Amino acid sequence: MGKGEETRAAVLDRAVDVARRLGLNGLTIGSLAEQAELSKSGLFGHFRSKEALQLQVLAHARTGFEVAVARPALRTPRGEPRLRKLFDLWMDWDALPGGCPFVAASTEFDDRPGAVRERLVRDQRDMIDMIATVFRTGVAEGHFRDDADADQFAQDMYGVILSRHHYLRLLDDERADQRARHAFEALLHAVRRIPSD
Amino acid sequence: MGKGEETRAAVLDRAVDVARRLGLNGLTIGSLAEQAELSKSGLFGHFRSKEALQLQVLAHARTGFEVAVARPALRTPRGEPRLRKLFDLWMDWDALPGGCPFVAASTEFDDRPGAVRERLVRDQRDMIDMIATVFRTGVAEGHFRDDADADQFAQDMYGVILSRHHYLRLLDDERADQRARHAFEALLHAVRRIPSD
DNA sequence: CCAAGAAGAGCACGACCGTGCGGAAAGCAC
DNA sequence: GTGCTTTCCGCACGGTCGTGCTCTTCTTGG
Repeated sequence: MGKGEETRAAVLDRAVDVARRLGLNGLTIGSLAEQAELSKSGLFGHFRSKEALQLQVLAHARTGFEVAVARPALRTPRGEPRLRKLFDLWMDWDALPGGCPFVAASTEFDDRPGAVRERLVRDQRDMIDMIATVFRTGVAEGHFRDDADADQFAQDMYGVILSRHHYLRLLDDERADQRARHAFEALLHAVRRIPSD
Repeated sequence: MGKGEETRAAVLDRAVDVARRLGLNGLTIGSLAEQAELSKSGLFGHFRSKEALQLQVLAHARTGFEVAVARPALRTPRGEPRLRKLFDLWMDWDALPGGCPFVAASTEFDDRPGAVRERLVRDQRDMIDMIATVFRTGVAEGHFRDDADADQFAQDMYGVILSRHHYLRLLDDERADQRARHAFEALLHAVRRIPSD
């Protein structure tokens, strides 16, 4: 890895941190340069426009998600264990300082057409589709009822994550975690093969 | 109502629209003045700072929520009917162009301390507490199990609203509504007095 | 209808934004 | 170690931001 790639990666690390807290618009070139201890133009040279920077921040964040959430989950046994692991890791990922950067970016760009929005839609769709896919393998394993709707489950589970995100970050409610886990258990209970208890 | 109040209200109407789409930061004085057909300084005179403008936008949006959601819901018979009405109206409110302005503002300000954030926390807490309160009257009416946790229900229901918000606005998924209603029915089913079926 | 006061326009300010250029300094291949 | 290439800085630009001043125009109470 040449010098260029090295500093670019370091800058992107900082940039994702900022994007978590302030979003992709709050991410300004001047302040980012300051944090990275580079001159504004020095930093700018690595990305040829602000939009390109935002796109690379998204790509970098996506890689982080894959490393911290997706891949470890997929290394867990198929079915319910994998789904649980996915949920747990996702919660951890969203509990990093600033929260999930995709959540912040989503509300920022849901009404701003352009390349950033398109990229964001793709990433979010992939992330959410992953829930549905993992759920379907759970059906195939016989853990979940085979008349259960995987897309319904994905939307429900993402709702649990999102409300916990808001409760935790805006309302500072320390019981948010516990309630989110309770809600997830209820979702699982509703789709289990042989509902007991 | 004097002339001042009149134009200020008109400006705030436009401002809430903008805040729905672009958030409270995307809301810029110059562009707002343009839309309101006022000079920048003419508009600025009504609010003595940008922060004051943002606070008044929040207050205006809250009034809108009360008129469109809270009050009509409270005019509906207590218990499950009222809770259903609350959910339906909330969904309509969030389906207005740009979506619920509080959702946009929440992710923007969850990491920006200050008066705006504090006001936002108060408003959001009130809105969500309303769910719990309506739910509790449903328990008192005998519609819901009296061992059901109202705060848990509130967080769950808000999650349904939030995930629908994302699916609808970012992902353009037209089945989001249907799934949200299905999820709400499932929530109701789980807390009903005598679980049947 | 007239005067006091409010509402709004015009203009300017310092700060920061994203962006570009030219030169210095560092990294790197041979 | 020399020479080319990449990396980075200094500086400047046009534009927009929030804010404040002064001055004109309108509204409104008596």
